[in-house]
Amino acid sequence: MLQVSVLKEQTEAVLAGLAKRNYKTAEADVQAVLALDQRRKDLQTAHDLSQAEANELARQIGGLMKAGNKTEAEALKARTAELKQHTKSHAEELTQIEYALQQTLYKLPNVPHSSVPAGVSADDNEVVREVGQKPELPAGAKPHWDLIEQYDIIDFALGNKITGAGFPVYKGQGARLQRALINFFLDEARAAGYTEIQPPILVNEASGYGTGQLPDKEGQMYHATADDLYLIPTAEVPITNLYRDEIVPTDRLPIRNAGYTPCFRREAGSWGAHVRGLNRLHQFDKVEIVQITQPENSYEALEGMVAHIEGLLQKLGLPYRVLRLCGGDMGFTSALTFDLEVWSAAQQRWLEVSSASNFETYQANRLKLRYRPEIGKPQLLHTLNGSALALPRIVAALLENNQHEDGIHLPEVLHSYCGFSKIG
RNA sequence: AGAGAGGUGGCAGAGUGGUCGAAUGCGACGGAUUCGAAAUCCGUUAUACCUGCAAGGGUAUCGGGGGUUCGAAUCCCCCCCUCUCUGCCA
Repeated sequence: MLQVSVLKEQTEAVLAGLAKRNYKTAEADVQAVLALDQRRKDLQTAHDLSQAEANELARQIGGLMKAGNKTEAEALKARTAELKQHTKSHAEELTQIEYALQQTLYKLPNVPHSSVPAGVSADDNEVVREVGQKPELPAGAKPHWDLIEQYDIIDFALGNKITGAGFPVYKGQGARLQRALINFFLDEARAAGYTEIQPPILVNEASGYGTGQLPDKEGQMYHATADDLYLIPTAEVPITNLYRDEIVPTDRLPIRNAGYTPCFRREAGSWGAHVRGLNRLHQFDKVEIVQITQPENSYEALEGMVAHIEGLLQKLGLPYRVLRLCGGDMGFTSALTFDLEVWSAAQQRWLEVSSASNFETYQANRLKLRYRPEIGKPQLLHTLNGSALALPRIVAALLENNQHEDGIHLPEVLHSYCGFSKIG
């Protein structure tokens, strides 16, 4: 969430930024935060004063009791009863105000970076670059949902039977391809300096708040209510929350972690056209890279992450493009996001396979994730993450783009990982 | 899952109602000593919030929440976690 100090000191800049997101009630919300914060301070001062007096009285009473002066002690107790009333009502209002302040802050999305274009939808995203040749497919080329049936490598009907829609079963070469991609992505991440992490895939409520999935996307996560745990929608959640409530020693920065996890998304209300086959699932595999950096290095880090992801796509021989998301299409918590999309030749459309974002201090503020600068108090760090990569759409593009008469020709780099070079 | 023990500052570890944000030790930092270092000695050593130009002052924090009390690390209740034993189990 945004810092009150920033809202206060840079009000105009914040409002201008939120306008790029078409966030309608920015003015009112920011004013509400400032008013609530002022009220909070006044109450805090009043509360501290009466508390200080109460502490002093208690000390005096203690002294009198020790001296055996019961009568005077009783006299002072009368005053403390009165003070208690004040303290209690201050404390109650303070709790209310702090709650209201918190709720208002939760409503405010992150302020976009200056390079974020204005816009309302995905149509307004800026194409930064397009790389690679779109393949010419032979006549009769099939979309991936037909190919997976033809080669019997992914089975939606079986998933339907044992779980439900959106939970495919990978079989034979399909399963081996999944495992190969995960290993390939993890090895590449390690080579690029990321530490491999294998986190839990269920997280508690505090973690959901830490990275911003809660309260914003409550309905998007699967919730195991018996234990009040959430199935992660991305490894970002556990891997970033590793550092919740930490003051990270400077010599350990930047933190660069990578992890493979299955990801679970309810995708409530988002089914419709264009979600056939592997395009949208409730459970999918993803390797995620996460960085935590000092503020001055975060944008350089973001560039590095995008470059890493592009390297993966190039090695896989997939044509892709890089988008700079506009204010209207960006995630709630992000300051700047690059999406990477691969060309799916049979569907004749771009598929998002990665999203790399800098959250600046938005998550760190909730996480209380800080470092100790050379001089002064602990400061918030910047958090970043990116998919490197999400598997299903990569598989869709690999299948469609590489289909031949005699089967699917896999890119060279996967041969040793798969143990075969061709599907079919 | 059942029984028992326990959760205190960066770590170890005292503290069972009164001036305790907390002894002591270790570590870390600054200084003295030294040619330099070790050893020794002196000092400092958390976080958040309020207030103040600052120096400083105040409040809160001893797993989390609530309660008793003039006063709670200490007593009571609920929850979470850790350890030991038993059970179960990949």
